Amino acid sequence: MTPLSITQAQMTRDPDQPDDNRPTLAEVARIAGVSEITASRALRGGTHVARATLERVQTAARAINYMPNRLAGTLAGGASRQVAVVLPSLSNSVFSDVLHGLETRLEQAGHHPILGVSNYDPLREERLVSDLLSWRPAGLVLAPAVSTAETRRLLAGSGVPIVEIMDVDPAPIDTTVGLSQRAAGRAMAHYLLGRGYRRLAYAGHDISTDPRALSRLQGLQDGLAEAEVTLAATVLLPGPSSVPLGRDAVGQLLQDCPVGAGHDRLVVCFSNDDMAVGGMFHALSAGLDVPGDLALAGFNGLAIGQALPLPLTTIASRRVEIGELAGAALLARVAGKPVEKVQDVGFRLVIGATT
Amino acid sequence: MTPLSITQAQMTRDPDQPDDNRPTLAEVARIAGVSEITASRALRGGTHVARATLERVQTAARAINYMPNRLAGTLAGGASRQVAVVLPSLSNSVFSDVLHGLETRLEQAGHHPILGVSNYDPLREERLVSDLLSWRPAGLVLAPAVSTAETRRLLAGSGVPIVEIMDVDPAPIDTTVGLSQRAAGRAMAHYLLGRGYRRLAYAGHDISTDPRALSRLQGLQDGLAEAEVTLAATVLLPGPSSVPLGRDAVGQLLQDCPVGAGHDRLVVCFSNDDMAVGGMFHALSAGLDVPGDLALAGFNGLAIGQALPLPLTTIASRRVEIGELAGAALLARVAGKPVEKVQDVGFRLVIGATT
DNA sequence: CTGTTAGCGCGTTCAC
DNA sequence: GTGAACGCGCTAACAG
Repeated sequence: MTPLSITQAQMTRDPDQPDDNRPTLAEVARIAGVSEITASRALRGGTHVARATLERVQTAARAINYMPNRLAGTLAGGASRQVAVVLPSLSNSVFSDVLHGLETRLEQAGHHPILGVSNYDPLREERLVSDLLSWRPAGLVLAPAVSTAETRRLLAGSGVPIVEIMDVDPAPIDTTVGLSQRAAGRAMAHYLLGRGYRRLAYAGHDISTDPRALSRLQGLQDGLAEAEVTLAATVLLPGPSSVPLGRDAVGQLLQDCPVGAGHDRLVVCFSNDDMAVGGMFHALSAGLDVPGDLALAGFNGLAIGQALPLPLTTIASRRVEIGELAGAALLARVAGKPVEKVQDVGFRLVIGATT
Repeated sequence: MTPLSITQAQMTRDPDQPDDNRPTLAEVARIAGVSEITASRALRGGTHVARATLERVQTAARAINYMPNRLAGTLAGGASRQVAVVLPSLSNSVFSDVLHGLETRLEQAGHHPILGVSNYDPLREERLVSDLLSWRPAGLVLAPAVSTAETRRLLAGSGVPIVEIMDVDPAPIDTTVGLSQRAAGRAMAHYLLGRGYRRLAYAGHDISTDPRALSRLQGLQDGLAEAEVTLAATVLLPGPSSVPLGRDAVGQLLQDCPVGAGHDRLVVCFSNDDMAVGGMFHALSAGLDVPGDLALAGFNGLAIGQALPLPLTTIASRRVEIGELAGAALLARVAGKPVEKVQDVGFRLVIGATT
C-alpha cells in the first residue's frame, strides 16, 4: 500500500459515501492500464481498439463487476435507450397487448419503455408526458386520451420522434400506427344492415374520455345513416368498460326497447367486447334468445368474447402488431431512417353466433 | 445583434447542434438574475428561497418552456425517480393487473416504471436486470422466472431496494409481496377432497419455466397426499397458458382417463383459468356434463373464468393489490422507512359451478 | 436567504 | 490505435 497524498485521495473517492462505491469506468481503465476513453470504446463496440487491449479492459470490467451508468453515458452525449410510453389504461387488455408488442420490439434493440398510465385523464396525461420527457428519452409512444393543447405543445416541441397509436384518422403530430376506428364502426354498420337488422341500439362506457370508442360510434352512425337508419337507443354509463357495466347498460336499454315476441329483433352494439359479454349475461339471466330476440355485437376481438358459448360478433384489432410496428417505427426514426407517417394495419370483422 | 467574440460563442452554445437547443437551468437563472443553484432550489421545493425570487425564477422558467433534465439531476446526486420492473409475461392478464396496481402507486409518488419482460427466459431476465439497473433506478420490482445465480448476484449487489412479488414462499433477497402459491394449491386439494372427489388430474402449460405454477401443483399434490390420494393423470403441454392449450390438454387427458357412464367422476385442475376455459370448451364440444362427468378447477380468478355460463371454480389472487403493495413497499424502502420483509396478501377460494 | 466551488460518470471533440 | 481536455446539466456541500 503506497500512501496517498491528500490531493490524490480527494480526487479518487469521497470518504462520506461508504455505500455507493460502485465501480466506475475510471477504475476499469486504471486496472486495465489504459485511459478512460479507451476503456469506454472497448466496452461498447470494441471498434478502434486493439484486440489485446480490448480483452484487458473486458477482463478488468468483469473482475470488479463494472456496470456502466447510462445516466452519465446519455448525459455525455450518447443516445438514450429509453422510450417513453403513455397509455390511457391497463385494466383493458387492449393496451397490455399493445405494450407487449411494443416492449418486445424495443427490447430487441436494447431499448426500454418508461411507462405512464393516464386513466383517460387529460391532465394526468399532460403531466405524464412532461415527466417522461424530462428523462430525455429517445422517443415517445402515445395512445392519446383527449389531449390538451399543452400536451400537444410539449410533444411537438420535444424534439424526439413521436408515435401515436391506435387510431390513424387524426392527423399525426409525427407518425401514427393503428387502424381507422371510424371505418371499423362503419364496417360493423354495413355488416349488421346486410344481415337485415334495422333496429339498433348502442351501449357504451364513458366514451367522452375515450376518443377511439367515440370514433367507432360515429362510424357506426355514419354507416347507418347511409341506409337512413338511426340508433333506436343509446345508453352510456360512467366508468371504464367492464363486464358488469355492460350488463347494467343492457338492462337499462331494454326498458326503452322491449324485445321478444311481438317486437322487431334488436341488435345492441357495444363499445368493447367486455361490455358485450356483460350484455350476454343479462340476456341469459332474462331468458332472452340470442340472437333471436336480442343480438349482440362487440369490438376489439378480445379472448373473453370468443370464450362465450356463443362466440361474439366483433371487430378484431391487431393490437400486438400495432405495438410491434410502433416500436419499429420509433426505432427507425431514431436511426434517422424514413418512416411512413401513417401506418394502417386494418381490422377484421369476426362473425360470431350472436348476430 | 451584437457580435460575439469567439470565446463567448464557444461558451454559450455549440453551433453544430441546431436541433437540441432545449433551455437549461443556466438560462433560467440568467433570465431571473440569480445563480443556477438558486434557480434549482426555487424550481424544486422552493425552500430556503425568498418568495420574490421564487416567483421570478418560476416566471423565467415558464417563459422559455424550461423542462428539467432528470438525467443530469439524478447523476448530480438527486434520487432517481425511476423504478425497474421485470415481469415474466404480459400476455397473461395476471401481470398486467399487477403492473396496473404498481404503476398507480408509483405515479402517486412521481416515480415511473422502466419495464422489462423476460418471457420466462432466465437469460433474458438476467440481461434485463442488468440493463435496467444500469439506469440507476431507485429500486427494482421483480416477478422472478427461474432466476440464474448471476441474476441473484446482480440484485443482491445492486444496493437498491428489491421487491419480489407473487410468491411469498421463497426466501426473499430483500422484500416480498404476494401469496403462498403452495398453500393455494393445497387449499384447492382440500376443497376438492371435501367435495368428495377422489379422481383428480392436472392439466398445465409449460410449468418448468413458471415456478409459481409449479408451486401450486406441488401444493395440490401435498394436499392430496394428506388423504393418500394421487393424481390419476398429468398432462403438460409446451408454451404459455392459453385457452386453446387447455382444450388440447383435456383432449389428451381424456384418452387416458375415460369419463361418463360407468366411470368415477373426474376433476381436472388447471395451471391457470384460461387453460380451464379451454377445458370447458372441450367438454362442451364432446357433449360432456360439467360437473357431472367432468369437473373443472382453475387458478387466478380471471374475468374470463367468471364469464363462462358456468362460473369456474378457482382460487382468486389479489393481483392489483399485490402491485400496489409492492409499489408502497418500494417507496417506503427508498424513503428509509422500515418494511416487513414478507407481506402475504392471501387468496380466496371461489366456488363456482364447475365442481 | 444566496452564491461559489466542485464534482456526478461518461462520451465527444480534437490531437497525437 | 490511443489519449487529453472539456463539457453534458444539474446539485451537495460549504461559504457568506
